Parts: sequence; C-alpha cells; structure tokens
Amino acid sequence: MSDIKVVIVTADAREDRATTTGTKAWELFADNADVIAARVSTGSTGESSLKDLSYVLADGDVVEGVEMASKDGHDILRHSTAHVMAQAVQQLFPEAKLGIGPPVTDGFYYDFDVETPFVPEDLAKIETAMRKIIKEGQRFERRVTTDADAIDELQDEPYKIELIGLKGGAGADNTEGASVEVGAGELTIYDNVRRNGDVAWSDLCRGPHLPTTKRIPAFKLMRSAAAYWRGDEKNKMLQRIYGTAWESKEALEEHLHRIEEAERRDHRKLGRELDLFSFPDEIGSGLVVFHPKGGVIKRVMEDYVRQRHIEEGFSYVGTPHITKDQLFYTSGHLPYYADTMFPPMEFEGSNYMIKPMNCPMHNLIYRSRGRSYRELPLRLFEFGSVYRYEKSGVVHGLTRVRGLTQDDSHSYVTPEQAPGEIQHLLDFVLGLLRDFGIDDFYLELSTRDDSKPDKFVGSDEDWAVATKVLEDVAVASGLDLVPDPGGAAFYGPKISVQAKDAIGRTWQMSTIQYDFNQPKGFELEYNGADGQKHQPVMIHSAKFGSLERFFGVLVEHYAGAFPPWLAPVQVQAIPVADTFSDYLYDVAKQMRAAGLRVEVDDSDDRMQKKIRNAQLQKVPFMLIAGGEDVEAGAVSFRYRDGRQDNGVPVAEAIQRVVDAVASREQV
RNA sequence: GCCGGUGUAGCUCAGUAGGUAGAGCGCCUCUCUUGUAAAGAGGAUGUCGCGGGUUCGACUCCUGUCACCGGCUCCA
Repeated sequence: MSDIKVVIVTADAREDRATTTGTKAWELFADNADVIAARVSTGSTGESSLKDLSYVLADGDVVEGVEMASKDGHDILRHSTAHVMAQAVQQLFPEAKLGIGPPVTDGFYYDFDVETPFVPEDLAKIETAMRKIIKEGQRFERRVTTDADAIDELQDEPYKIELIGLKGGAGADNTEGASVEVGAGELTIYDNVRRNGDVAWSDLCRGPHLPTTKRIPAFKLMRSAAAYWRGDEKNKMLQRIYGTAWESKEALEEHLHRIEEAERRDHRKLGRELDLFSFPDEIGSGLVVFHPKGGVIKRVMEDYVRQRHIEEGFSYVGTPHITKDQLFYTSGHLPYYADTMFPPMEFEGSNYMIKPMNCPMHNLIYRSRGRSYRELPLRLFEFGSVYRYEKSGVVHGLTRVRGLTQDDSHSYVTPEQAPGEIQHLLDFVLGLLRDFGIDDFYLELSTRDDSKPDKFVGSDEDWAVATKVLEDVAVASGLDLVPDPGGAAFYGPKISVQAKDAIGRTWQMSTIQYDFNQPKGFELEYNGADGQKHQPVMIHSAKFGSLERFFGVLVEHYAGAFPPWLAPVQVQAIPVADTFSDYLYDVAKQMRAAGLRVEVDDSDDRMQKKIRNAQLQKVPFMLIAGGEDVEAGAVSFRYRDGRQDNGVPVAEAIQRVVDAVASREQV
C-alpha cells in the first residue's frame, strides 16, 4: 500500500492530505453526515466531475464534499429518488419499460412505457412502495460495463438500448435528460443492492448516486403526465411521473408551501377574484374579454406605452385586422405559418386572412412613397391586434392566447444605423419593463440552426452579421444571456426578454429582431446620400410582446396588489357610519377632479366589512372618515398592509395619492 | 395536435347503490350599523358544459363534442 496525496477543498480552505491507496472518498468526509457525494478534479486533466462516495481516490485528486442541500446535492438526491421510483414502478407494473429519469428544477421525473397511463391512485401506491425501498436501505452500487454487455443485459429495456446507441453522439445531447443515463465516457450500471447482497434492481446510469436509499430524507410524487420519447412528437408517448425530493421534511414542506403561495398568485385565479377579465366559452378558446377593472389596467398600460414610444421617436400608425393572403406570400410568412393561421375567408375572388403579425402592413406604409436616408431611422408603431391559431393544448390563461395585442414597432434603418437602433430599442425595452416594476428576467439570443437550412431564409453572411450585432448589444447590457440555438424566426435572429410566471414557467415578453429578408421581399428602398437606391434593414420590436401576456405577468408579479398608478380602484372611501357618506362623496369628488379613481362604499355593510372587502380587492388606499375626521376636515388612511395614518387634512390626503400615482411607486 | 384529469348556483365545493340537487361565501329584501379584515333575520339561486344513446327513469352508466386543468410537442 503506497501513499497517495489528495487535496480536500472546503468553502474557505484547501487541505493537503496523505492517505493510502484504495482510500475511498467517504473516508475523507466521515465526520460530515451532510456530504453525499464528491466533486473530484483529477490531477492530470484538471477536469472536475461528480463521484460517488465509494469512489477510490487517485494520487493528485482534488476533492470537495458535496452536501445534499447544494445544487449538485439536490440533483444527486433527486436522481437517486427517481431511481427508487422507477424500481417501485417496475415492482408494481412489471411490464413498464424505462425511459429516462433526470433531475429537473425542484424535482425529478422518470418516463415509462406502460399499456395503461398512471392514475392518481397509482401514484399513492408507488409512493408506498418507494417508502419501503427507502426503509430497506439499499446500496447504490456502481458497475462499469461495456456496450455489448449492457445491450445483452438490457434486452427487456428497448429505450435504454436506444440510448446506448446514441452514446457520445449528437443524439444524446439532443435528448433532454439523456446525458444522465449515458455520458460520453464509460458506460455504467447502478445496482440497488439489499443488505443481504441481493440485487433488487438495476438501471443503466451515469451516476453519481446517494450511498443508500436510506439517505433520501423527504420526497413526494407530484403528478403524472405524458411526454414524447426523446421529445419528438413523431415518437411514442411515454407516461411521465414528476416528483420532488429534499434534504429534510422541513425543506419539502417549504417547497410545497411555495407552490401553494404561487398558486395564490395565479393570474387566472386573481383575474376572476378581482373581476379583471374572463374567457367566455361563447367567444372561443384563447380569446379574452377585459372587464371594466381589467380595462382600466389595460388602458393605463397602453397610454403609458404609447406615450413612451412617441417620446422615443416612434410614429403611431394603424392597420387593419384582415388582408388578402398575397401579403403573407410577399412577406414569406405563409409557407412557414399556414398551419397556425386562421383559415382564409374567400370573397370577391380573393382569400382574406386574419393577420397573425403586423410587419407586412408596416412595410406597406414604408413603401407608400419614396424614402430618403434623411428619414431614417423611420420608426412605426401600433397596438396591433393579431390572431394565431394556437394549438388547443397550449392555450393558457393570458399567457398563451389566440387573440392578442402586440405593442409592435418596426424601425427601418440603414445597415450602419442598425447597431445603434438595437441598442436604443434594448434600452427602451428594459427601461419600460422597470417602469412597470418587472425586474426578474433574463435575455435569450435566438439564432438559426445551421443543420436545418430549410427553416431559415437568407445568406450565411447576412445571418452572421445580424447575429453578431444582436449579441454585442445583449452582452453589453450585462444581463444574463442564454443562447437559444435554432430559436430564431425564419427571417432573422432575435433577442428576447424572458420572464417567469407565478408557477415558474418562463414566458417570452419583449423581442428585438434583426430582419434583412422582408425588406428584400417587399423591395423596400431609400435614396442614399450618394443618390443611389439602397435597401434598409428592418428591426422588429415588441416591448410588452403581447399586451395580454404582460398583463398576466403583471397580475402575478404584484399578486393583484397593483401600485396605485395601475390599480383599477386607487382609493376606496369608507364611512365609519352612514352619516359620513356625504362628507366622503365630497372628498371623492375632489379626488376625481384630480384625476384619481375613487369609489365610496355606501353599501349597508358595517365599516369592518367594508374594510375587509377593500382589503380583498387589494385597493391601495382606504380612505376612512368618521366624526373625528369630519370635525378636523381630515380623513384617515389605511393601507393594504394594515398600516394606518389618521387625521390627514383632506388637501394633503389628495396630494399624497396624486403623488403616489405620478411617481408610479408601490405603496 | 398528443396523453391523462375535470366540468353541479356568480365563486369554492358536497352529492353515497341510476329515483329530476345541497353547503359556505356572494346576491336580493328587511332590521341594524360611530373607528380599521365578516351585524342579524328572511328569500331566490341551477337546462347538473352541450348533443346522442342505454333505461320505466340519467347529475350519476356509455358515446360524441366543447371548454378548462396538468404535462409533451409547438410558438412569426
């Protein structure tokens, strides 16, 4: 037994340690029960990877303990829990074939090919079986194998064999989660071994795993759903079970509590409770009507955005909802999007279509007369109502609808002006989002997929230029930038702003797209300083993206408690008793004269009930008046958090609300 | 579009073995009501999503359809 040297890394220190050959990682962390795996950098390559605690140390290894509550630790815990779930499923449903089972944000899933989809009662049974496996304390034992041996061993698991065939190739990378099963390196199988040495279950897997099933402190199966094998709708649909696992019962409880809280903020629920909007069946799926209170918010949003566009040099224009279909051939959209457009209406010998986007019509405004370089950048903007035939399964509240309003603009610029205009647009967009209090977002750069040339038009050079310009501006913003290869529109790359909703789904909001194709298709031109005709570049930009979606995100962001400038009712006046109503009518009248949205609650509820109602409606200012206030010529404020401010002189009270509205602050 | 689930009063939900439906909140009427999250009494809620079928009889069983929910795929 020769000595080897390793380095143990902790958050704040590095410790050299001499030990004997054959020492396993767990021996280094025997005094820390929270360590469940190790991150090891091998001396030779310096590359770091996660290892089981049973990993045999090599000379020169740099080793860091991975605690369960860390990001890597959560992934390992959840991946191991996914294994336990798969074992339980095959125990209860022996014919179930395994798909893949990776950790995901806050949990894990595993896909199964089963004859009959799982029902909720099945999940309860599976959970029970899992608890039993966990209690047994089965060891996760890593075993290196070869492709040939694995294929032989996994004869009953066709999907796993398919994954082995993809190993290391592009296919594995393209299949979300597949890399946790087969990596680019050696192939391994994990055996779940009972205390008596029997192998209870095995799965092709890259690892690492917890030492034993007993180390799973808390888990819960969340739901079952279906998913296409390898994410391709041409493939068979597998049954997926989602679950979550945490380092403690408390952490699990907190997670479940967070989900509950998020559900309380769901804009669909709040939209009903606050009487903001609805989706009448009679109109059709994905088509919203805004009620008076929602209409106030929508109007304020529109007013503000219109004003800001004008300040930023845009011209407000208007275009119709339908057009002859030739326009979409000219723009190039129809071949790409015919399936997701509402079908044409034929009359007077033409096919008229409901517009799914505004740009072609703006192009016609540009082309309505000759343009000089002196006019550029020419910026056209409107609230364009567009309709898209979104597939039935994707319609979702206000965030995915079939009829939407885009705050859509098109900047026509010389190629030289393009970078500056994109910078201008990104600054504008981000400023606008911040004005609305939205700051939890990141940028995405959608580029073309070179392996699918038929999905994109234009030359490689044009794409390269356009992509570079967008990327430079996005990087300069300093915001998180996530690449989205293949996500570009057919005519050009885009930067988009992605924001999260209450239940963690991310939605595209603002977009900025660089388009060199439509100017070609529409033969757009301008006269340059040289007296020659030149082709402009057009830059598409939507600031909210979809007004409806942004509305939904705002509702969730504020949990319905809007800042005063957006609140449908800014002031709810509440008399202490009926006899003070007249006094409040008068105050309300003065407030309305100052441009405020005020209501007096003159119902025959008692005051306490009126306060409760205003509270539930999340009105920012409750204005209460009783005998003391009337005598003093004052009113009393109550805020949503229960704070009170009594005896405020009427003039001062009005000014206070006016100021809060003007500053767009939250109260 | 695909897989699964769910549609009962304005809202949230109950409804056991097929025998035409209930609760709370809200709503309406009346009485009451002076200080910061629910006064009291009485009353009405409804084509049980919609269409077919089985049955003496369907909210309940079967089937089609529409809508919603959770995923997957898609998203100009």
